Amino acid sequence: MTPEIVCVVGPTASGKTKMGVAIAKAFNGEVVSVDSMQIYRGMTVGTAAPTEQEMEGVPHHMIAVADPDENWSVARFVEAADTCIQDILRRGKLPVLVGGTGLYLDALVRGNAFAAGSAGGAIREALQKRMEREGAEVLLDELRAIDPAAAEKLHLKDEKRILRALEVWHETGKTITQHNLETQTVPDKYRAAYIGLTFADRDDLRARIDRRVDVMVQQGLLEEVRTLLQSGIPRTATALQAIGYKQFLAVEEGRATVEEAVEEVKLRSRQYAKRQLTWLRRNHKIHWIFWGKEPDFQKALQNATETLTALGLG
RNA sequence: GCCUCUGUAGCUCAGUUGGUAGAGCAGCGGACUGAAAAUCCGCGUGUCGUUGGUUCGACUCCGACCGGAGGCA
Repeated sequence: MTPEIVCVVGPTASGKTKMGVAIAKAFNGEVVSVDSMQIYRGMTVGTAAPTEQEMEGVPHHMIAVADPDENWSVARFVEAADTCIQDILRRGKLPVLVGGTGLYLDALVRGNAFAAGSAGGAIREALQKRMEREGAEVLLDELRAIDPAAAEKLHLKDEKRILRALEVWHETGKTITQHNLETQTVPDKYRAAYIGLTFADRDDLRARIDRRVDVMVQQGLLEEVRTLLQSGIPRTATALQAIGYKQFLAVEEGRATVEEAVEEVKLRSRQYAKRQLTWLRRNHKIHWIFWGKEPDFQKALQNATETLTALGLG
């Protein structure tokens, strides 16, 4: 079965953008960015979103499509991104999903339907207040009464998920366990081929991340944060939780020096990359390409191209 | 040169009257179904500077040496 879409995955700073463009060019495709932060406008530098030049004329979707004060979510992203995929397919081209947000990508490929409820919703707000007043234990006990399986899996400190589990119950009358079971049994929406990029030696990835953060600062990450703040977005906006933005917000507020922020951004990026790898590791469909100390892009592209051709693409 | 302080995990440090050591951060592993660049969980990885000695037994006490900080000259 020939894949309908290609996914280029890997930790941050592993070269996904460049590979995605090259694959799109080789297979008559268009790029769909699958990144929870590149969707926001005015965050090009800090999210390493592809520039006009890096796109090399290949159409890109899902980049800078939201205002930074909009607080998107998985569900909203999947809805919008899937529309793009459908449109690309309809035009007879190959969707090339490029991104580091594992949950978003999986949800997109699987065609996940998310249960109702969202941040800012009345039920969530109410639960959040109760969490603050009554504590997590009360809510976890409550969850245990209606959905013991979910309560069993959640740690007392995982307040976010306790809230969500209760929210799903109150919104839909179904337990989150039941909802998850139902979505798990649905077959994937798309046949996907996966190309994974990473470094054979984690230290090399780290060096690459460090270098990239330095470049971001040179390119004006601090100015980008200032512009965002001047546009009047709330400091609690989801967009400002992005690595880089959060730390340079602290600089703006006088809580940290630029040097401290740079180190923190490098650290958080490194830890983020590790979490991305953990997420990706369980996907055994990924065809991994390992960079050496000096990445050989042509060789990697050839590897990817051959792999995709063997699967029937092209 | 002399005196004082100091040397314990990758880093900062704790270590009780001698019984081969533990915190935070880093790191590593994991989870993840409407905040996911978020959130949460688990794991100590060590010739206790070196070398002699005292002792049944030394990270703990004593000596010497090496490294670091400060003081007096």
